Amino acid sequence: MLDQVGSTETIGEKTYRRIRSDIIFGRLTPGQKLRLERLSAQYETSIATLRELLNRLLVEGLIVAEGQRGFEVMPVSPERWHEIAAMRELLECHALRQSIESGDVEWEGRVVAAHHKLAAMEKQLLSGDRSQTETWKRYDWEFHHALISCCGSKALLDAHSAIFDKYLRYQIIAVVFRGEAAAREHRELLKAALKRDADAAAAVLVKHIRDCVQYTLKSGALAP
Amino acid sequence: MLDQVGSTETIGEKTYRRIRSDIIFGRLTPGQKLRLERLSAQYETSIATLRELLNRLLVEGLIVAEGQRGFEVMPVSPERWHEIAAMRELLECHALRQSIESGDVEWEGRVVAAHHKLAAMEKQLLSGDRSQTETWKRYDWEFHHALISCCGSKALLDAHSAIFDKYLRYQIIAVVFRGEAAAREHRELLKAALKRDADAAAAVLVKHIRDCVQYTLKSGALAP
DNA sequence: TCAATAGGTAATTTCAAAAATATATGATGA
DNA sequence: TCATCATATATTTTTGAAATTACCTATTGA
Repeated sequence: MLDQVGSTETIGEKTYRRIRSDIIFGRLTPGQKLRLERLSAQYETSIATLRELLNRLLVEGLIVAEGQRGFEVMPVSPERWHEIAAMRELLECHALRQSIESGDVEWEGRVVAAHHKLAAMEKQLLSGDRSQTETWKRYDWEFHHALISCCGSKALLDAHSAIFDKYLRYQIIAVVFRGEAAAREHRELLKAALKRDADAAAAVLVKHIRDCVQYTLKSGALAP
Repeated sequence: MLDQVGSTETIGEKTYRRIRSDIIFGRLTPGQKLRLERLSAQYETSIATLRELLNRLLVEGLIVAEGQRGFEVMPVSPERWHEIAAMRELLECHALRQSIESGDVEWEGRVVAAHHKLAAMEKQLLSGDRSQTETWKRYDWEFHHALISCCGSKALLDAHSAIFDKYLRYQIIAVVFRGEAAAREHRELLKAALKRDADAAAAVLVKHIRDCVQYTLKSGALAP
């Protein structure tokens, strides 16, 4: 009766999600060489299957391939960080405006629910518990995604998801937790969205992103 | 001494470009099932190599994979066409404004040169010669790309290239040639860019894209 | 007549090994 | 000493075939 999501999933699919997550959460580090034999042993798959998913990550911009010299994890740099942040700003602000304009009560419910979960996690983080980074980041994504979910364009949502994950990788690498400031901005975002004040919401979002970039650059985690 | 671009290119790379081009130019039609054995014979490569490049096209959104039931060319629909056009509008307008602001004389030279080539091709098309569609479309891309080339963000340029090719596929499928109207808009775009009038340029670009969408939808080529 | 199931066929997915390419090592000559 | 070339090793790329999964057909039972 129920769809057993894992049952029909191929091992290529599973390994893809694993390696993708390992890159985003820094377990595979920027610039790291990805030797096929080593990956094959580590993830317990054949080289051909690995190459399939490596080609997917290549197009996503999470790894690079230099000629016939194999793959490596996409390096990080302050320039790239600025570009990714600017791209998120462009896509998310636009989607946010559209979504605020056409969101219904159902949408409001999703936004409120997502913020509730995120706020609870942020409270826990502020009390010193840093153990659940992945869950926290998932809630962060779910809130931002809920906000733009009524933008009306699947293409836009997909592009946003892709850039959000790259943005997330930089946050993880820099071990960013802006504490109360970020939590406040999330509250302001919620308030502006429910008031259907698109200009205010967009302004908060821009500040949210730019302050995060400044914060991480000051921390020096991206320095060579 | 010279880089022989084709010499070190793998057959996977070559086949990737071939199949990608076949999709964009409609030689592989929307919704068409891509049977591996058939492709293997047609493009003279092994199935494993094919699957690598098919996975790349998957992430690019040019093909779809449904469970363990193989690949097919991404179907087309009026909804998707609107989304792709809106995405191009968002990315290209933004990049255009940035580029007009920071472009130097070198940039102006590239823009003028690209327009010259495009205009020559458009003249040829207006005289009835429709034989060189691929070259025409390449010149069209080169002009639009030249305009935004000083936007300062490689990430933005990459995203634009990706969406432009998807946009192009719809144009090809609908056999669009708006003739003098499109040529005029290109001239206006050139003029506004050289005058550094970003607002005017963006306005022309928006009209350029929206008129093209309306034109193709009226033609009925995307109807089911 | 129809639904359900079993069996066979066709397709995709995965693997292990061969072929091609790149990198490292050492020998040669100026 | 240094650059150059040849050889050997390591790594990637490509292949053909085995394993798995989906699809089609026909048979059974109600």
